[in-house]
Amino acid sequence: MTKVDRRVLKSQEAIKKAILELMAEKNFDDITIRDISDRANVNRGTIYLHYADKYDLLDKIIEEHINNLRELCHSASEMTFKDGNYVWFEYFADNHLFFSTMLNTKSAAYFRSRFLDLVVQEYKVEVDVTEGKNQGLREDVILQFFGAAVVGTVEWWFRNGMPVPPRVIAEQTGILLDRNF
Amino acid sequence: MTKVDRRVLKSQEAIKKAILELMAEKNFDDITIRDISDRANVNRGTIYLHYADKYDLLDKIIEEHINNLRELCHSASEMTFKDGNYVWFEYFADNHLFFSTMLNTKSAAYFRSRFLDLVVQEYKVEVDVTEGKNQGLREDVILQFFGAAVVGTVEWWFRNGMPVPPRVIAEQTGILLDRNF
DNA sequence: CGCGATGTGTGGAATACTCAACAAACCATA
DNA sequence: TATGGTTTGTTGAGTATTCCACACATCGCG
Repeated sequence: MTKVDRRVLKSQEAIKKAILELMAEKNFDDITIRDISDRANVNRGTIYLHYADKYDLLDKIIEEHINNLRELCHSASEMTFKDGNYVWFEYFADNHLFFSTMLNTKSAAYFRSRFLDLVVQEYKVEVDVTEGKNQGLREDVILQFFGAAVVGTVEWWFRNGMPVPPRVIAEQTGILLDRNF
Repeated sequence: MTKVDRRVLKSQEAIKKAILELMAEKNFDDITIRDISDRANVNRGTIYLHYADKYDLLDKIIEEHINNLRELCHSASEMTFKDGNYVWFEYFADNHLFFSTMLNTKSAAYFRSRFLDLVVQEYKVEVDVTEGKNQGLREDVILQFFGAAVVGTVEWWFRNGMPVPPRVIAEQTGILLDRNF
């Protein structure tokens, strides 16, 4: 983890913020590189210094958030669902520009599936079908079921402008998960 | 007016914003160059590329705003006081970070006097003591009187968090000035 | 007094960014 | 089909910024 030059951090931050803002305003296909560089107040060439094209740019942004979420998951692995969820929803709220545009724009199905994959993957260690309340059920069914539930809830939360504070929604989804795992 | 490199604009903007924010938080004497560079997210050395020290930095900021105000004055020279004031108060509102910290912090007496000088100077062409309602009065008295009135009103406006929209305060001070010049 | 800790101003080498220009691809319209 | 306008991705030279290091000043404290 070698130190990254402050200039690249600032440039990349500006560029990422710019494309997310633009995606909230118009269709991804209609966004040009110049749009992004103008919004980010950066030379057009600077974007190509860091990203191959706008698709690569979006990919990298998604990748970064998925990784951060996974990281949060693991650092909170010994928490209850309630507290673990809280960490996630706080992250959602901190990065609401990303998540709300990603989950509102219909062209972002790719992120939705990446997100679902992550949830399923991280829940896998939690579910036990050999004993307890889920004995006899299929693991993959349970995972898809509650994975979709969580992702859908997050979607709803952003589509409606985060009508409930993170603390509350984390608690309630935590209760529902604890009850079933 | 040759094109200025986008990088210097961004750096200077960040630096100026940083020092004003810090002045709103603590005493000017307690602000270090590192404080400013941290807040502005620029290297400490970058500040020295543009300014000799923090005093020079503040001077340059003041100078810039005084010049902008003077410019606004002249481009609006044929307006009534009401409309001319509106242009000013809009500029105040756009740059409220600067003006409110400059007029609130007690250490900024220097700006206040620069500001007053500007007002007096710009009003000089408006006042006429050879005829009309001000016949027989001393020009310098009138100028100081209404100069102080305007500056004081602006101070009050910022000290109270701009309780009135620019349009309104511009109108009312405009009426008071029109009545007396 | 001595002495860390902190702030200041300057220097040089590395490098990220800017700017302007270019050819190629694309796309709408005549 | 031709054509003008726009976007794209790349290049090269110039420059602003970064980063690190240094010497020096200041200051509170034992």
